[in-house]
Amino acid sequence: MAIKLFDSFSREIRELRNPDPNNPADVFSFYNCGLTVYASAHIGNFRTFVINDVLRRLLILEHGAGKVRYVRNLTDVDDKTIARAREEGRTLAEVTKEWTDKFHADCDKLNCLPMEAKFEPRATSYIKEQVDMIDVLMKKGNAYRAPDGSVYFKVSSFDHYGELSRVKERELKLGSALKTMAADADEKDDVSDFALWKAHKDEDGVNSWDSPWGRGRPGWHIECSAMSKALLGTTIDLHTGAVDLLFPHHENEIAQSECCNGQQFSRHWYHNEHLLVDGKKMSKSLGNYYTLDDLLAKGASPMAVRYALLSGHPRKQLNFTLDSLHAAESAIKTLREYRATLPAGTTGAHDTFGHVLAILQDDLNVPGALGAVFTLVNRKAGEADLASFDRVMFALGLDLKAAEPAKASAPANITALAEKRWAAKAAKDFASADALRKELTAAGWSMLDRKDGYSLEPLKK
RNA sequence: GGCGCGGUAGCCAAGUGGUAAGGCCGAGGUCUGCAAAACCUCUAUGCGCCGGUUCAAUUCCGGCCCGCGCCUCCA
Repeated sequence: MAIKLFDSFSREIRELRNPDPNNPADVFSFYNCGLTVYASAHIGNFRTFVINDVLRRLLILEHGAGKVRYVRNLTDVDDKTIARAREEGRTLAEVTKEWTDKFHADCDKLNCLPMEAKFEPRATSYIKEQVDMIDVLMKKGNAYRAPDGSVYFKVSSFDHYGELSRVKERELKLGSALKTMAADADEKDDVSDFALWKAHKDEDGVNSWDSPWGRGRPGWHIECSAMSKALLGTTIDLHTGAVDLLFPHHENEIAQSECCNGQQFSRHWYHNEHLLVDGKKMSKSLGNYYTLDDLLAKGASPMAVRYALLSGHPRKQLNFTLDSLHAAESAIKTLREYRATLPAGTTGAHDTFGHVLAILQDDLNVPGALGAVFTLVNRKAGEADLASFDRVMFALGLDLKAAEPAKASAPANITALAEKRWAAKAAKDFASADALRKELTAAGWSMLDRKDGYSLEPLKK
């Protein structure tokens, strides 16, 4: 069956295109706007990437890995990356490499399928392609060079501008309009026009490239248009990102690409909603700004973070709280223990969990799918089979093995106490055993008795 | 002001024109010397408010209130 997904352009749930299984060249092309690599990604970023990862996994299950081409870019040149490099007295490449590596490590921990290097393009590796596109836009009359050497896209030259975000129905709030006008109003013919190429400024330092319009660097939007075209072709099947990219980023991409190529840019658009923390958008001033490391430092497991990020419908704002991590941790534990009860080696003939995938395929209803999983889990193994369960866990990207809590090794003094208690218990000296348990508790350790031995775990706060 | 998303139990969160999935927490119980785990049971006459349509609305329509996001380089 086809995967259905809300389309931001038509504002209805539509089926995604099925690639032709008999034509090796026909792949499902999928572009996901990636991260600007100047600092650690935060969990709001990861909500988007985890959601896209689930979508990617569903497509792979449906069509096979070879039929899905997923591109996610890295923005490695912009005001923020350049500013960071200047502040730290390092090269742009050094800064962006550091944060790219960090991003990859975090994605790994969250069990996102790895990117193929060539499908994770960096803006600075595609300068030529961007210049070429701008060149076409200049020649077609969709762009103009401003006195300072910057090149702007002429919004009035594209009749369909604003159809994605309904920008024509919007009224700019005075404050926003003033802010824009203050920035580069002198250079632009119209406040709506946006930069394709930014003339070199002193702050840019060595981070500029030659172009027919003088030295400078690409504007933000053009990189996605150019890299999408280079790797996926002029018309792609799906373009995704979080809601904040809907306008102006994606609107501008459509304008550039369609004016340049004369073809539809993307058949389908999908935008997930934001993650909120404590009911508000994350911000450092509110103190509700979390990176993955922040949560791991609080004792969360990466899988719990992933689960928590998936616990709301992707098209609804999700309010993330530390409590939701605890809930996720417990839920994953239940899934892990349930999995252990399933007989190994089953064939999947029953496909007990098949309808869960169907729920996921219906507009990526992750919470609905999780509910359906637990409904079955509560019925116990029964007819359930491991292959079917694992397929759903794969789709959700929940690696239950990775979710095993790390066994902290107890220090020698704790081990000694535990040994004494185990001996006391064996001797049926329960008074001593209880006293020793209290000592262990006071020292922050919990002793878990089994028939044949015991284990020690640090007490959770 | 415009555009968009939403308001469902203590918290989180699906869903449906026919009488409310699921997770967490909590309570009771079974079982273990204790503790933990596991297992069983229970937890919204109610789905922001007010009208309307209907045999029937949380679900459709209208109005209102409230929260959040975006409004030109934020995932």
